[in-house]
Amino acid sequence: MKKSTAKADAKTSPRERIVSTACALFRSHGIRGIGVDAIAQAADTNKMTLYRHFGSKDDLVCETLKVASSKAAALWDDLSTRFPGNPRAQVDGWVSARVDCLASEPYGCDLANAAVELKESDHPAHALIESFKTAQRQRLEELCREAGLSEPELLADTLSMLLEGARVSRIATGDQGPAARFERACRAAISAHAARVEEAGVGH
Amino acid sequence: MKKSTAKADAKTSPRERIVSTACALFRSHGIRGIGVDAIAQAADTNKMTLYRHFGSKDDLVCETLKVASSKAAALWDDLSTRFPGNPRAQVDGWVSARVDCLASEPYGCDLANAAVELKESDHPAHALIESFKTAQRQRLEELCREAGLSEPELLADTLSMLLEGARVSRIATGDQGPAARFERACRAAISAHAARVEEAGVGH
DNA sequence: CATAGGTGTGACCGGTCGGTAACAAGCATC
DNA sequence: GATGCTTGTTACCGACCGGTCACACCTATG
Repeated sequence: MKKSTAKADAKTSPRERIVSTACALFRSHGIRGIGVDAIAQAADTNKMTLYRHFGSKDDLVCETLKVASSKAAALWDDLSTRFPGNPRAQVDGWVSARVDCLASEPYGCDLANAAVELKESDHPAHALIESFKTAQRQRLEELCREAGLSEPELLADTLSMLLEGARVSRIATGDQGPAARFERACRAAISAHAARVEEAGVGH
Repeated sequence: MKKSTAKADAKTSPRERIVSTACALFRSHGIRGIGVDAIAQAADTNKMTLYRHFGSKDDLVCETLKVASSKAAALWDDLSTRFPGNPRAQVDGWVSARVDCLASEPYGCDLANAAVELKESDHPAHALIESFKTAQRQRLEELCREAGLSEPELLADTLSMLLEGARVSRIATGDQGPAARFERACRAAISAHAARVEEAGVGH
């Protein structure tokens, strides 16, 4: 009678429900802004079950960040299957994919938001966040290098900063702020690094 | 005897002490991570005095954000006095100033951090943050235009995103992450917009 | 000396937080 | 039917939160 908030009906385990619910609530209320009891109730279960699966709230936070990380990994797989053996197309596809994310996800990056929100420097989430962000940047740099773009480290860092900046700009000033020109800024940066290759006689 | 934590001795008023202490503690612990009582004690006063000057914690938050805004305004004044009538030098000076800020302030932008942390969309701080960020971007765009750089809106947004991205990257991955190449990325973007002007036969 | 305004003190309020204990209920397997 | 595992329920704990109260204090001005 009081059971389903359209979540418990499915055969999803309590654990899965807790994680996905926590993801959503951390996003909308902030990690510090929502309590474990509210998460458990929203996931159609209770606090005791939550604590049987996750030793602490911090553990649950880390789990949700791992989920967010794995979703980002799926994006890379999608790129390499859609443009196999064409790294330059993958770079362009990365921009397009990020534009789409930006439009559909106004809340910024879960990992970056957690980094801002969790000030305790020894929080286990920080290690997760750092390794994730570093890996993303590394992968982007390799892609730029494979695509024959000049100064792949600089270009990867530029694109990384543009993306990160676009996401926090969306939070602060909405989609009519600097984020509105994210795509143009990325394309311009990429073409600049492509042009320099041609000038050096390497490319095309 | 127990009075000074090296703060109350000076003739600064309790109000000033509260604001400056709150700025520091919000930065190090997060707005949600520090209580009004702890702020009052760290400012060598008490909670009652705090509430006599600020009606609520939210009011105090807004006040600290206004202080942060005014510090940013001082940076613009400094630029225009150091390079009067030379907008292009001011653009370059903006980059240098931001590089310095980035190196000395590892905690990111107070305003942006507050925007991430405060999820209640009706929080009075959000209006402050939006108007501040919009004004910063606007001023940068005007400067780029005066400097004769092409597509000043795109360049201003690019620089804004690079700055914002560099600041959150510093939080997530330290000063060896993408933020390490913030200056090079900015200079490259600026010179690209300068080059296009020359190509069009306008400049120099 | 009297007054008044800003300040300090400590207790208090209701609420929420993360986390735990004890016990009942469901459910599959043997 | 008995076993054991996962779940649900309720109450509880100590701590902290934002915010208020009543009252004492200090100091400057009249």
